[in-house]
Amino acid sequence: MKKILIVEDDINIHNVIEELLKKENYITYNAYSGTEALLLLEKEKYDLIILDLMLPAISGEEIIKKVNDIPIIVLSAKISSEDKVNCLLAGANDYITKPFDSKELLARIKVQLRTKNKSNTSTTLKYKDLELLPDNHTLFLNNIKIGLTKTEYAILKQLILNQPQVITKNKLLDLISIDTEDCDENSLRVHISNLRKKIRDYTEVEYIESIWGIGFKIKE
Amino acid sequence: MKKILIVEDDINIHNVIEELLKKENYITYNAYSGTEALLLLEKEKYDLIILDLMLPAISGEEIIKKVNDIPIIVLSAKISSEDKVNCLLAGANDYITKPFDSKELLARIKVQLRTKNKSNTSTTLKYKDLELLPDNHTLFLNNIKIGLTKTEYAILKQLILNQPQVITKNKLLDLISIDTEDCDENSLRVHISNLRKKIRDYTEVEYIESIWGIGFKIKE
DNA sequence: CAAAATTTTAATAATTTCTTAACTATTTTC
DNA sequence: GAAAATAGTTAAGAAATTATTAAAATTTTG
Repeated sequence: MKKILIVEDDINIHNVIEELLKKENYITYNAYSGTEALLLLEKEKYDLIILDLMLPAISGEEIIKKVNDIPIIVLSAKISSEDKVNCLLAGANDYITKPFDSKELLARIKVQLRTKNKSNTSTTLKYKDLELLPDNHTLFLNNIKIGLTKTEYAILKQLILNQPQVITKNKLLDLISIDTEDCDENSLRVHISNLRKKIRDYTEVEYIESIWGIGFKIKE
Repeated sequence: MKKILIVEDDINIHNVIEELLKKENYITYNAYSGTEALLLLEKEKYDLIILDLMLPAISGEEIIKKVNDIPIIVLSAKISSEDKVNCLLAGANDYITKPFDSKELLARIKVQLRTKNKSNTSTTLKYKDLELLPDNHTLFLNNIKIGLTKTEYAILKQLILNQPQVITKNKLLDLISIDTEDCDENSLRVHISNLRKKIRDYTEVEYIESIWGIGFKIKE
């Protein structure tokens, strides 16, 4: 049973999509604005997001930047190549223009659920001796349990997800902003310091590396 | 460096795609029929397939069914919803209709390569044994990792980008001024000296050549 | 609602990088 | 070949970035 979040302010289009998905036995969740979408994203884990771009308050583009681990299909009236390219490069997985064909939408949804199956967020994240459990915000280090706070968990998760790449501080702040509203660069440094200290209590190995002037990454 | 197999019988379209991909530093492989594609698929492992549907002998649809573990972008003149749905459900990851927009194709290629293996959204710069990774400001010299500072990275990047041309000191200062505000000629000399020393620690080869009275270039 | 846990703020310390400047080396010009 | 101009090296301290710490503010929990 796959959970799909529909983010669309036009109530008619929203209902059409919702019905379509329910017929296919997907579990649907409904957001009618960008802000509502962000709230729902905090609460639950979804397998896919169907996202309109022109939303009240927070735009779809901003949501794309904040989501990292859930496939996104943009469904927009904006038909320009520029809009498509921007969204796809920002992190969207597919872009469908309105008016859309129901069968094509369903097929493209299946593609996303099929290909993204392997790297699902509900499963535990692993890297070397680190094992991150999504449910209760705990980190296992060589089977030693380390309790993390919500923010610490969010940071470590993004670092592991993006491994071996470096994440810039701004990007990282973007990605964790779903969980933590007003965390700035200074605050981020404190969280990372605390995270390192917690890990340091159990091992000599340094897992988080600072890249001077850029951001952070998981040490190889 | 990603390997992309282009399967397209129309020689003009084929060439357009090939050029486009080569400009983006992808390694391209060319098949002009379905049977040729199958032969190439046996020989080598590709990161992505760009597939036309209407091919002589074996159709694109049949190829989709035979490929399992390589992402496929269908590029077809067939615009019907039915064709799209069939291909996507059969295993294709994306479907673009002709005539296509170059930038959109490139963006959708990046999406496929990104989801497959989360790395390499930005391209690495290469020259001879030098390999410059944009993300973490590191230089690889024969696979030996050399950490560069932001300014050193900026300088080397410009030198490699403009290779084999000579860059005047003023031009170089201009080009790196985004990253370094108040770097003058003297300071530049120091940076280049430090850069040379870092490289000298690992190899006898001199990579940066001074052109007396003018500026610098990468040695051929 | 009070205690506990978490997050942010802010001040200080530590580290890295950059520039300055003095000195040395090389090339060009006369 | 000497003087002048340009280039290279080095070290010190200035500037910028990152790390740590503790206390205040906020949120969560019982």
